[in-house]
Amino acid sequence: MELNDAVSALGSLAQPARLKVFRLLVKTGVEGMCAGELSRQLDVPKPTMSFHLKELTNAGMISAERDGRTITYTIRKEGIQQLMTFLTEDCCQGRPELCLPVSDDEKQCCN
Amino acid sequence: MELNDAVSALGSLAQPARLKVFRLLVKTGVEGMCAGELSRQLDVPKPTMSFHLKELTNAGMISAERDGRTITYTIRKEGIQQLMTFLTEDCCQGRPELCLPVSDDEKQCCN
DNA sequence: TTTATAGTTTTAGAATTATGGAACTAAATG
DNA sequence: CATTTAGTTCCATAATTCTAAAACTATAAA
Repeated sequence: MELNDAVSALGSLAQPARLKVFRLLVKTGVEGMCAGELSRQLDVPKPTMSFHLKELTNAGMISAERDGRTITYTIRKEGIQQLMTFLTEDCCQGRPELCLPVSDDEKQCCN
Repeated sequence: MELNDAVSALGSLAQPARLKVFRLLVKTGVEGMCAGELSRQLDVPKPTMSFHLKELTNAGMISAERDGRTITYTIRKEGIQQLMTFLTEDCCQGRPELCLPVSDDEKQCCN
């Protein structure tokens, strides 16, 4: 990842409605949520939501899949991972996890 | 950390000059760097740099300390930590380090 | 106490981003 | 085929953010 990609990723998250979308999709995981449902749940008009979803998609933070006439959006895990790596690249000898509070028990991974 | 703080933190990083400042200050660690030096090294006019430094400071990503007539800026580690925690809150059972590539050897911490 | 240096604030214009109605496309249903 | 439903694109306006010259504040040095 290079600077401009990171700026675009950060910018895509730096807006209330979009950050809410992102966090909602983090929660729904692989299930994801369709555009209309996001629009309803976050009380954002459809064209506005569509605009925001496009921003997040272009920035590589979420991805879209059409099924019939609904389009389901899911979080794109590599997106946030790459961003976090970039932000902490030269911190803690390049191992940002050393900066974060880590509990040692039960290290099962959700990937 | 709540949504608006995160939006402000993300917004403060979502700009090329500011992201460069942030990364430069990550590298310089506790030493930090003064406003004029940042202005010179990144080739940004002083008033513009001052504006960007204020944004980053207000967002809690860096902090300022005056010594004589120079003001030295340093990274504020809690800022980026809190942001990363917020972004991955409900991912990986709230333990984002499980999503990141972790090497197990030598876990000395830089805090 | 003048002068130089480091940095900020003010300010006004430029550029970018956000909003949502209206019109559109695509798929499903009668 | 006509209609409904899901979603997007277009477009004009509004709002926010960025830029840097000019003027200002604070400290240090002559």
